[in-house]
Amino acid sequence: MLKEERFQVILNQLNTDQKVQLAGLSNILQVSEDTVRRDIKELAEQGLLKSVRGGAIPHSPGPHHFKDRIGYGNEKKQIIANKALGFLKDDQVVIFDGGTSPLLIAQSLPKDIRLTVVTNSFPIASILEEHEKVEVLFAGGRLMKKSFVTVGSDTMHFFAKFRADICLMGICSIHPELGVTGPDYEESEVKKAMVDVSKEIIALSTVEKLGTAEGFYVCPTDQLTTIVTDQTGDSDDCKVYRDMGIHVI
Amino acid sequence: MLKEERFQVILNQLNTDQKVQLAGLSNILQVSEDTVRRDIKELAEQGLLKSVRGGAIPHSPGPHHFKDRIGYGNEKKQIIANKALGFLKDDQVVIFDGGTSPLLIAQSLPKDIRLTVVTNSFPIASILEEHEKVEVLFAGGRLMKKSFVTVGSDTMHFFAKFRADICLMGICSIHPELGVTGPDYEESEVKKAMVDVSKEIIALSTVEKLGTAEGFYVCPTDQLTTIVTDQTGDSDDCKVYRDMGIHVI
DNA sequence: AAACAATTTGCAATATATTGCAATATTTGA
DNA sequence: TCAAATATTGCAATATATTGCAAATTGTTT
Repeated sequence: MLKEERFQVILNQLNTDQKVQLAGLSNILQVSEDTVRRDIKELAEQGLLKSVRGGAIPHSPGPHHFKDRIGYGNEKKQIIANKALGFLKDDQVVIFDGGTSPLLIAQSLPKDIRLTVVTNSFPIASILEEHEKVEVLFAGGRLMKKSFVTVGSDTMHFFAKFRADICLMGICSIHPELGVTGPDYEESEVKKAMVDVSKEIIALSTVEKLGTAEGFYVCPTDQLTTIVTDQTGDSDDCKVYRDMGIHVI
Repeated sequence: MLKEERFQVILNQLNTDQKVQLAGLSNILQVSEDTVRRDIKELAEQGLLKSVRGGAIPHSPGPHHFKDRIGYGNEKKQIIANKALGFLKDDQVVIFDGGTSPLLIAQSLPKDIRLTVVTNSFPIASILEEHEKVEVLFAGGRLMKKSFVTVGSDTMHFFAKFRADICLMGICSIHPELGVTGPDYEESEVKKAMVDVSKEIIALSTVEKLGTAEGFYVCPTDQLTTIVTDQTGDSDDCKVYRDMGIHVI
């Protein structure tokens, strides 16, 4: 019997019974429970069901297509994400900005980390579904359909209510004198609100973005605590930021 | 035997059995498994089937993606959704509750309708991505991972800022004297906030839920404007609501 | 805390895929 | 038609995937 046949059987039974159990499937399919478990795991990765202890249940309807949107071409950002992971500890309150870099961090987060995450990004909230111990506080506001983040005064007021340990800010341009800037007015305004309530601000940026500026101001560069780049961070480009007291890694 | 003949045989068997296996085809066609494998590979490149380890399966098999899954218990809710669609007109401000019924409505919405939607449901906001002319205002708050809606005082305050034309409320229990009730405290509290700011309240409910009650109070029954059911609505069960001045359809 | 059930991990046995190659069949072009 | 080029086929060696088992770990219940 083909693996894909088993998949069909599992999904069918799930549709009719609203649940499946390892023991039962093992009998029906005439394979070991281990194999059934692996099948379920694979189906869960495809978002076709939700794996639970002892079996599986139908996947809640929802925005699971966000997971597919993570491009695979971006090793640089994954490098950045891995470095940034080191800053996150249990019991912190962390603000996640929208954008690909914070998304990759969320994706790479250990499944059992205990955090309070405040964000305005649908994809990030969506990915954090599986992290049992992560409490997600989502900022309301007007939904930008292109980037799937909320913006507007409601969003900003929402952030104003918190005091976060860390703010993870996605790709912005960073310039020694011109400060941190972004390409979109509304989103830059929201970023302002984020940095205003965060003790530590970690900017995630590829080296190309260093020394550049865009149209909309977020905050002065020296408000940043750390800049995480995809390089080692000891190059000359970085020295100017280091001299400002910013950690560059 | 010509290669094209083999192709036909393979596709035929695939059509009847929903699967083919290398060993079996090798026997039938009297060629080596290698050849069958190469045939399948070629057919797969033409998109006529999906090659899998040990054989092949039809290209887009059984109930897979989401839209197909409006299947088992949801025909009733789809009926409700279709009826409710009639209430929505261009330029209205509409509150969408969480739950499957409002989700189905959102899914069935004409792509070019012009609405302002206020909601606390991720799946609904997500589905409305494709509707260019629908502005989505998303209520912030604490994210419930089970149902993917936000709850809490932030969520309630968010709704309090609006005056909606219509509130589409998902499955609740409705009882003539005990009022509208829900199974979850937090979500019921949010529903309260929704109904408080809506001119018209449309409850979406299967007839089984009529005359029943659950643990958490939402609002008095006579605050409802309309009850949309999966039946014709002229049965005796409905009379009591009609007498209260509620439209039952 | 003990007892039990489920999961994870590493491993070995087996099944299937891939690749390169040689033998045969088929097509092409003069 | 014939010879050369091309495609197809089967085979063998090697690589990869799948499966079931067992030990170690984690989660749940009593």
